[in-house]
Amino acid sequence: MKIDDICEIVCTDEKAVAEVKSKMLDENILIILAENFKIFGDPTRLKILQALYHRELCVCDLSAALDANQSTISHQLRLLRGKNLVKFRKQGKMTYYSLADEHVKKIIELGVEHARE
Amino acid sequence: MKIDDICEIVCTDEKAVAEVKSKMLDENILIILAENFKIFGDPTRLKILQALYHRELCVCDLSAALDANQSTISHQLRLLRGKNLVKFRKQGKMTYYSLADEHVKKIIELGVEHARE
DNA sequence: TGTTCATATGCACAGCTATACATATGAAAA
DNA sequence: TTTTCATATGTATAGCTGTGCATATGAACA
Repeated sequence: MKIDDICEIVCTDEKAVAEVKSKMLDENILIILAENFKIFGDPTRLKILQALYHRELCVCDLSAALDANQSTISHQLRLLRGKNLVKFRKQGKMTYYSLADEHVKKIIELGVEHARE
Repeated sequence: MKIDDICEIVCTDEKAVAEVKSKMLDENILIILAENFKIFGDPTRLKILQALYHRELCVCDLSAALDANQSTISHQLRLLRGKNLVKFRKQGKMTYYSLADEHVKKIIELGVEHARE
């Protein structure tokens, strides 16, 4: 049963469509990819990452540096942790956060470079 | 008047905070940066970009290749156009879209590479 | 001019997200 | 043990976003 027979658009270059379809990445990979990009798509998270780019910081220092609510920072740090973009170590009552790896640094650098155009 | 005197957290390493603050990117740049990343943070837009990665396509071909509503595709293409991630040429009734430049390709490649880890 | 058809867009809405308040947790110090 | 304090998290909510329907636009053609 061809859905196309009922209500589909007819201008389609079927060869082109088939070719592109065969080359497209798997749906699941694209969803993961989108989720990753989405994490960078928020100013607060970006500020956190950018602050940690320079040095390790505890939550309250981040809160002060970004002039943001402690709860807000904590919530966003949880998301960043969930995506393995930051790592942390506990020392007494404090928790010190830092960037997970060089990969994260590179993405920030690339983005900044692009935004400056 | 120091807001800090009223309700602020006291654990702050003032030197660290000042140092980071001085190195932080401008607020406006960070917002633009976040907006750019956000565009890549949606599966449909990513699919469109990924499809165009391989070849120029008209709207209805994109619609067929992604198995998505024509309206949805058009709406997302508008956003992509707004961020100069795609370019287009009109030919009769059709509109052919393609990736704006090599930069877009590179970001997709980098993202895919990272998602595959 | 009128019709057809590809694309664009106004609008409504469901689902999501970032934020902040209140509170819990858990470590250190009293 | 009790208090203090940094951090985490449950919850509520305002604002945003992606989608699809209905319709507008505008080009080709009859």
